[in-house]
Amino acid sequence: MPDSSFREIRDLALFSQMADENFSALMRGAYVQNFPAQIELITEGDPSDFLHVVLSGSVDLFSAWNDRETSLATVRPISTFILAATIKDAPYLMSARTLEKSRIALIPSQDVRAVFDIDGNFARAIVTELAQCYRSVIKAQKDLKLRTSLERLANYLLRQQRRAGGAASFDLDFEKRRLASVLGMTAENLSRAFKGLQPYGLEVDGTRITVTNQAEFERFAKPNPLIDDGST
Amino acid sequence: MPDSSFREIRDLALFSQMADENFSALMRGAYVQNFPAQIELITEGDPSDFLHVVLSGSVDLFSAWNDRETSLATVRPISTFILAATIKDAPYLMSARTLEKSRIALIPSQDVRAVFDIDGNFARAIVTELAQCYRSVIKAQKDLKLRTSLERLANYLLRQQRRAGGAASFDLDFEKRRLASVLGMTAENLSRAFKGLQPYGLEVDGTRITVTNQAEFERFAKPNPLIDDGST
DNA sequence: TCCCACGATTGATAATTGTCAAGCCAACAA
DNA sequence: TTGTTGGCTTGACAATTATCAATCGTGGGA
Repeated sequence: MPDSSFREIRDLALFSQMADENFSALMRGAYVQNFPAQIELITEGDPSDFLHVVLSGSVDLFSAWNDRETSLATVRPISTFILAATIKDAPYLMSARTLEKSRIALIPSQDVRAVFDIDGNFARAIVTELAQCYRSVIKAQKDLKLRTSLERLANYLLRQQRRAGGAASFDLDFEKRRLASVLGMTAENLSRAFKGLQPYGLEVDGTRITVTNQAEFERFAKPNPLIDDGST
Repeated sequence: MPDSSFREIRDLALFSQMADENFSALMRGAYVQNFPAQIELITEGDPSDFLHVVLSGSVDLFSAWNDRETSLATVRPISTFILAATIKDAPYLMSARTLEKSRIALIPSQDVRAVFDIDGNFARAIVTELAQCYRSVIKAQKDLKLRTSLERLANYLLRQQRRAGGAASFDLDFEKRRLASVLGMTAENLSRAFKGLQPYGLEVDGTRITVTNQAEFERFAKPNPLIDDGST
C-alpha cells in the first residue's frame, strides 16, 4: 500500500489513536484498489470479508428486495463503510457500488476484529464511529416516517445548501434519480416535488438550485437539528 | 440498588465482561426506580444524563415533529436504551415512555463514559451492542423503503409468530394503534391491512392472530433474513 | 346495573405517491 | 452533422395511504 494512502487512513478518527504496531498490522493485509464507475463492490448477504475505506470517488450503499431497490446512503472520502458487519462478522445488509471512479482501501475484516480485541483505543474509536452511524440512521428513519416527500426534499435541500457553504444557489451533488431513491420516492415524484416547492421560494434549473426566499422556504421545511444536523 | 437488580444488569452482555471494580463504580451512582404506565422517561433533545436499563415492563421509543409522532422501537427486558447518546454525550434523538408499569435502572452517563475510557472489555461490549443496534435500524429502514404497508404488516406478523414460538396462532404483543405507528401507518390503515391479508391465509380476532395458510402467507410476505432476522 | 371512556373498525372522501407511456433535451459517438 | 443514448420531465391514470366522522364493542367505575 502506498505511503500516501497509508497516511490518509491513519488520519481518520477511527485509526488515529491506535498503537503504531497495531496499525501496521492492519495495513499489512490491506490493499488499495482503483475501481471504475458503476462497479458493485459488495453484495448484500455476502460474508463481510473486508472493511472498506473510500479514499477518493464515492460509493452508493443500496439494498434490493422483491425487484425493488433503494439507496440507503452515499459514502464520500475519507470514510469507512460496513463497519458494523465487519465487527459482528455478520453478512452485509447492504450492497455497495461505485458512483464514479474511486480509490478504495480494503482491510481484511479478520484483522480488524483481531486488532479490535487487543487495542483499547481502536475499540473506543470504533464505538464513537458506530454511535455516529447509528444516530445518522435514526435521523433518516425519523425523516422517512415523520415527513412527506415534499418535506423530505425541502429539508434535504437545506442540508445540501449548508454543506455547499450556505449561499442561495448551489448544485445537487448527485443525479436526481438517485436523490429520489435516497429520499424514498420515484424519479417522477421528485420531479413534481421540485415543482411543488416553487411556491415556497425555490428555483430549479437542471442541477442548479436556488433558494429565492430563504425564510419562506425554511418556514415550509421546518428543519430540526434532531433530524437534520449532521454533527450531533 | 438491590442485589437482584445488580445481578440482572451484571448478566447483560454489555456488562458481563467488565472488571468487577468498574462495574461496582457504575452501580454506585446508579439507582432503580419503578414507574407507572405512560410516564415519559426522557424527551428528545434533552442531554443524555442516564443510560437506562429496562428490568421489567416495556418502554416505547418515539419521536415527534411538526405535530406528528411515530414509534421507532419498543424496549423489553432486559436491555438498555439510548446507549449511543450516552456514549457521544449528545442529546437524545428519541423520547421514551413506559408502556406499562416498569422497573428501570438509571446509570449516570458520565460514569458510563468514564468506565468506557478505562475498561477495554466494556468498550468492546459496547461495540457489539451498538453494531447490533445499528444493523437493526438498517433493517427497519429497508423494511420501510422497500415494502408496502401490507407487506410490512405481513412480515411483522411472521416475526411475531416466530417470537411467540412458531404456532399458527399467537397474540399481538401490543395494541394496534402502536403497531400501526411502528409500521409507519395509521391505525385505520392497519385495520384495513389486516383485512387485506385475509385472502393470503390470515385470520384476526381482536388481538389473536392465526395464520391459516402458512405457505401462502409466506409466499405473499416474502420474508428475508437480511430484513427480518433478529439475530444477524 | 348502567354509563362512560377508549380503542378498534368502517365508510366516504381526499391527498399522496406510484406506474406507464410518451416526449424532451443534452451529451456523445460515428 | 446526424443518430443514439440516457436521464429528466410531463400527462393520464391507478394504487396506496391518510383524514374525518361515525359507530361498534369491551372493560372498568359509579
